[in-house]
Amino acid sequence: MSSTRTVDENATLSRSEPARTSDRILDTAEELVQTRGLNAMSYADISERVGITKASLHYHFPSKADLVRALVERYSTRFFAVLAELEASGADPAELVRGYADIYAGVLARGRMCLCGMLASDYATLPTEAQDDVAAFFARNEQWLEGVIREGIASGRLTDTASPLDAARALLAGLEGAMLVSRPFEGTARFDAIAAALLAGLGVPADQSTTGTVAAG
Amino acid sequence: MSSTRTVDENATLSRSEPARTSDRILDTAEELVQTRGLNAMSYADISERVGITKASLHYHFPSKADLVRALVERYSTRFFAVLAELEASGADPAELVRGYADIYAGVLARGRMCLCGMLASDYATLPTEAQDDVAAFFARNEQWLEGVIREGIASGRLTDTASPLDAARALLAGLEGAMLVSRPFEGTARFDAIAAALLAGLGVPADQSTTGTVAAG
DNA sequence: GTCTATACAGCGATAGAC
DNA sequence: GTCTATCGCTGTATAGAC
Repeated sequence: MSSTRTVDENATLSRSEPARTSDRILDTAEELVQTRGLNAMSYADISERVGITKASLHYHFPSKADLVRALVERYSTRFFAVLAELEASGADPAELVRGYADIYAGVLARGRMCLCGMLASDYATLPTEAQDDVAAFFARNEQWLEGVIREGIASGRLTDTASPLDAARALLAGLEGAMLVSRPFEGTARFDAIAAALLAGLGVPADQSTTGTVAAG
Repeated sequence: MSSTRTVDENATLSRSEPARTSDRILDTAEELVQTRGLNAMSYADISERVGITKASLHYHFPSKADLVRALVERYSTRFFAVLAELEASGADPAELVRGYADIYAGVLARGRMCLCGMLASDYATLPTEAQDDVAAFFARNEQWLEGVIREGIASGRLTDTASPLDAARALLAGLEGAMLVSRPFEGTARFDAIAAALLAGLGVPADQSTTGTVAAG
């Protein structure tokens, strides 16, 4: 819809190169965390799927704390790269917030929860550095959304609101919560309805195309 | 504010009775799950805090699956008892949705996540029956909210919206998500701002009193 | 209903050969 | 960079005495 490139696993590698082992490990760990949670994922699970021994995993990521940190950093980097791309596409503010919501829809469509949303639920058990990274991920998302909403209001394309920052926070919370409460139910209908209701509150009309064209893992 | 009784642990017991062991186990397990997550909680953790051995815990709840089921059932029962009480207080629809949001605020003020929100993040690792109970918890919440919103619209006390059910779902998702993304940050300011923004969307003005008078665990 | 003792699988992690 | 082998610990769960 708005973004021209599909951002997915290994998006940073050129197509023909074989994926580096550390990337395949991260891909697998990421999927496991997004679907089952950090504390339900083990080195044995990753080992099985990647096809190397647990000992080899420890060569790439000595401790689980190292692995989680790498996971959040890569996810965060990719996520904001997608946002930058969205912004560079020249879409207007209404399209930007819709594109933003579509990123979440794409993640849920693959049966996953947002990585940082999932880690937020495990927050108390996270290594300190990962805690900071997760908090920073949310704060940065809010700032990005706040800017978009501010611009939308200024140009008369979004509904005026007392606090653009609070509107941004409500949208982020709404989308993360929508993923959380929708996964127990079949399909993405519940999420789509919630996203539409949240966007409608900002003055963004419903999207007529199919959702989830942009995937950010 | 709206509710007259504070609903908390052991609310079902008369004051002078000593808490039954199984209840103390559930209280402890509930706190651990709400703060750390199901897969970060062990029988050893509970044993330590309750002051009985792991073997004794297994007498009351033979398997962890039994314990989770009991946890969700008790939480659900209490939660809807509080909603019934709220409703019986004769508050108008705007006060009801504000009271609803205050329940969540009270949980967060104690440093906890909604039990079912937390379990939703661990959904894939839950025993089947607990999965169903968690899904039912959300569905029932949405239905309750939908009814309140419908009534509020009919009586002109809430902003009219195309789909009261979708508005209810967006509010539930927004509040669950607000708890999720607010816990990494100090205090309840973030949650309060989000809750206010969500309520404002329904036409419920900001609450001037302090939040979190009703606690539902 | 609680205890001691124990079984046994799984966990994250390390040593050292190749 | 990957392997085999193993360590020490923790996980859930059970047997049987009191």
